[in-house]
Amino acid sequence: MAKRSDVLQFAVLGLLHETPLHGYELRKRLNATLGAFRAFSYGSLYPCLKELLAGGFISEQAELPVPTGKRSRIVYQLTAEGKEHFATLLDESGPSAWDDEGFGVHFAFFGRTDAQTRLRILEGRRSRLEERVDGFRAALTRSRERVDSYTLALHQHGLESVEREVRWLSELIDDERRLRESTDDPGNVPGPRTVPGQTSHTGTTQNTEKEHP
Amino acid sequence: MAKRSDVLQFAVLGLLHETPLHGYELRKRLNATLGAFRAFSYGSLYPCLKELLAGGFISEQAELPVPTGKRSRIVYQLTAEGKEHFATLLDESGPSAWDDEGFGVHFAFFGRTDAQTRLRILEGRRSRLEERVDGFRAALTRSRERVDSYTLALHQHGLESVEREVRWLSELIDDERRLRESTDDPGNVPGPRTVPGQTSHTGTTQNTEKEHP
DNA sequence: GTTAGCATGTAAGGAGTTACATGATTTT
DNA sequence: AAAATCATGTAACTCCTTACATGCTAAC
Repeated sequence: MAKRSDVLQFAVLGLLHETPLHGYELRKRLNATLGAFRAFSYGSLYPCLKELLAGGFISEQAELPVPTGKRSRIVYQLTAEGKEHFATLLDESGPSAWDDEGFGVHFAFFGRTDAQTRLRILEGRRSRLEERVDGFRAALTRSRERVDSYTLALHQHGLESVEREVRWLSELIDDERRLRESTDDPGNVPGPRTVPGQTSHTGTTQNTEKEHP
Repeated sequence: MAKRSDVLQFAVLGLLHETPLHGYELRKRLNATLGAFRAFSYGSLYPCLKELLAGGFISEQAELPVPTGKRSRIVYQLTAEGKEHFATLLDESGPSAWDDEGFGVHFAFFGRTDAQTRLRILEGRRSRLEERVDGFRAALTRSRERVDSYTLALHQHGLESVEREVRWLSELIDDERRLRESTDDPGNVPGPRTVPGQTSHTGTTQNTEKEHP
């Protein structure tokens, strides 16, 4: 019943779904997969693993044939309940999957997400961003002439950024719809060859990190 | 010596530099000016005001001619030390002005920032983002074929987003240089008519808010 | 008459980072 | 021999949000 983040828990379950991993490697993949919009440190990862362990979603297992010397690593893997829980999280298409963080993680695991859920998430995300666009536009017209040109530039920049993201989502949505029409079975995980949409995204992170700077 | 945020303190000082304001109005302007990349609640604003007060950077003054009924408001204004401190903060062009948050606030007050500092901040920000681009590209070529198409799309999207921002900054930098060449005096606050650059920006916030939802 | 906005605050707590502690091993 | 990387953790601390407490006015 612990609360720790959701995003982190979700991501960890998702990565462990592919293959068992130990903490250190997990963190690297975490920041590689979600790196674009989120970074985590050990200070949050290890406690999170403990909670997932306590919740029975993952199990630990000391790696016996220690590779070559090195500190003995603890490998984590999903339990049956863990898989179930992850599947449940994948099916979520509500507001939690539409906000900045939630959308990122959900999208990262779209490869394992049901086609209908994908569409719902993409549409939810888009309408959320459209609200944002409206807000921006209103603020822009309201402030006209009242703010200096730099502030104006910043606002315009922000507006265009969100507009781009809306366009990107629209392309993705179109792709999904086309995919649905051309497929007979009402689709689980078709694994499309190409996802053509290529435009702007949020990208607010502090990446490019060394291990211990 | 209190630490509270920097970003918030900076923004508050900047807004009070224009005109004295009370907390409620301050918060609205805060989220209008910086709204694109940051939002604050009263829970952080009021304590921040207290600290600035304790630090001697602002002074409070009960608004005597209470408008029409309503609760009596407390209007804050900059002290001499406050103005000095703000000027010092404006001159900062180090790493703290290059990261996502720092850059946002600094840019928002570019209208009052010295031309050379503006240039340094823009260039610092750009090179920081260029590092990010390199990291993204490296990660993309490394992972090729190893990740599914959705993850790939997400990463490409992120990469392009940062690339756009780099282009935007380059335009702004060119504008600043042109401005510097065409101006005789080695410039304080020329207040340019138009800042043409218009491309993508970060924009990671949860805006479009009602007061008490 | 009740919802929304104006107005100021506080307490509790969630989410995560930094810095530390520890130690082996590989690379420079 | 120093520095980086592998590897696991904890404690303290920062920063901010949510929810609460309070009460008034304007609009619907």
